[in-house]
Amino acid sequence: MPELPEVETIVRQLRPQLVGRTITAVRLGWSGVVQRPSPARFRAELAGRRIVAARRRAKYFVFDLDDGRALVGHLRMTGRLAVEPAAAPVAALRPEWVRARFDLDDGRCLVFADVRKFGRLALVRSLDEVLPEIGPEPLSAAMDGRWMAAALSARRRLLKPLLLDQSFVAGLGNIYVDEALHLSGLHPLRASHRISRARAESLAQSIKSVLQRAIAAEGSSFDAFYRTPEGQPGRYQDGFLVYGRDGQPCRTCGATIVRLVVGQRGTHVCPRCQPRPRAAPRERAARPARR
DNA sequence: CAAGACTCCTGACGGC
DNA sequence: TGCCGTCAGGAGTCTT
Repeated sequence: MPELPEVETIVRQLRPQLVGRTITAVRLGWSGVVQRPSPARFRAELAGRRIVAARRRAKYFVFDLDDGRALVGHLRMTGRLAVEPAAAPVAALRPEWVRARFDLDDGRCLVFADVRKFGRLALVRSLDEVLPEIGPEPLSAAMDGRWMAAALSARRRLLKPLLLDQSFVAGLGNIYVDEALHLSGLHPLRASHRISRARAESLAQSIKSVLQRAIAAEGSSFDAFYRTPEGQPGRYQDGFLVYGRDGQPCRTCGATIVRLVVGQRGTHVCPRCQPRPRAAPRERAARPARR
């Protein structure tokens, strides 16, 4: 669920509420949520720490602490974060889904809830301890058309799975990849190394555009899971061009949006705006001239 | 190196 | 009504 725009929204909303606050106690609803160190050390060593900054890297949220360490976490599919007054819990955060609760020195608490238990929290000295290899931030100046053209041709991968690969570019998930591909008129099954420089540049721009718009709309919500820390749904789902719109007319050309599966992920494309590649590149190479 | 299968969980939904 | 199979925004691991 939460991709870059959702995590960015969450961090932005939490920042003013968390920075400067001291964690007075940690309560774990499910100790499996702690990735490292041990749950006991996690609880003990976070108590008394002051939060000095709140930021995002890829889809991770990072709360920097006054001892140089950081509380890091990933929401995966259904994780949620909210700061709530001790007396008035956020309605949607059902108590049985609360995996960790951080009491703050102002009487409120930071709550981490997660239905499916995929989300994780960690207390680390360096992000390297828990973050795998992660590619450039798509909204950075470094990720421009030139970078994209070079990076795509350096790999031989199907386009969509490559964009979902966090070691390639940071923060993209299933929704925004589908949206960005449509904006650039690229089919998800295209081979990365066969994409023209012009299309690659367009793709870089589409990714930035989609993410910026989604952040401006505070993310996307289409079920009960993603809500901002303030409890509000995002609004970007109203602007989806293809995601979840199979069977409906393309907003660009009117053709019917179709759903297919690419890399085990539901994938949405406009068959007219995003023409399918002629054949799998490897098939062609293996069997030259047919017929 | 690339790609697919499988796994971690729980809840919602459709079909019978 | 109720049971069961299927599927879901992520991502790591293992196999082919």
